[in-house]
Amino acid sequence: MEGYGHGSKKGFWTAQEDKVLGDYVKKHGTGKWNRIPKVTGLKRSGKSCRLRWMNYLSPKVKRGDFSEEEEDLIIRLHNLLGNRWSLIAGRIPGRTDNQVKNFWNTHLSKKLGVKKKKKSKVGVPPKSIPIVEPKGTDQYSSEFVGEGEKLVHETESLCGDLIDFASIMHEGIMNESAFSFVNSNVFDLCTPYFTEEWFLGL
DNA sequence: AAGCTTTGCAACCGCGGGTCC
DNA sequence: TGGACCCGCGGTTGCAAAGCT
Repeated sequence: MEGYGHGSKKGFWTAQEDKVLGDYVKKHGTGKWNRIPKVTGLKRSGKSCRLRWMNYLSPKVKRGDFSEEEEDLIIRLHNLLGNRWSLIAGRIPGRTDNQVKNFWNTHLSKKLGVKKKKKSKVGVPPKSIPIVEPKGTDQYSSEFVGEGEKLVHETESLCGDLIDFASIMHEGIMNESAFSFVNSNVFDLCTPYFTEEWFLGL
């Protein structure tokens, strides 16, 4: 199995090491992390280099405290997905799975009184998922039939700020536009009906 | 002021899955 | 087809800083 290897330095990264890694990625891009120690002479495993870049050095990474909106989103997503930090982080721009995991373990789990449990994968699945089928062939039709029709119309009538809900239901997958909900109540309403498969785009 | 405890977070570890040869 | 390599995930650890006595 892959490990950090013998002879690799461990512990906190120095500014010099960060610079070497940053220069390498600027020049060669990401990927092939195991080549980095060989090419640059860094006394770090490829795995450690990857982690350092992904969680800290990448310009995409947002530093600083989590906003209330981010916190709220994490709680909802965790309720739905469980400890699938990378999936949760993927829905929060600029945040890494490690950041989300740490934030949950140090702040939210205490705040919500959640006890740690082993191998939590998915939150409580919905008891039944309504069948929602588009009425016509138009991709962005807002007409639906089946058990889910009521849900769609109730949701639409209740929330004037629902964006692109029809296309989500039509495609049957959770995509970026699903988080265009301005009013978080919409998310509350919809969450029980989004399955794991939807999130994974299956 | 000093020592102890708690907290927060960066980094490590073990594992599984995907790809390539 | 299976072994080596690479990547990414989730759980855990270790350490510095902050808080408390």
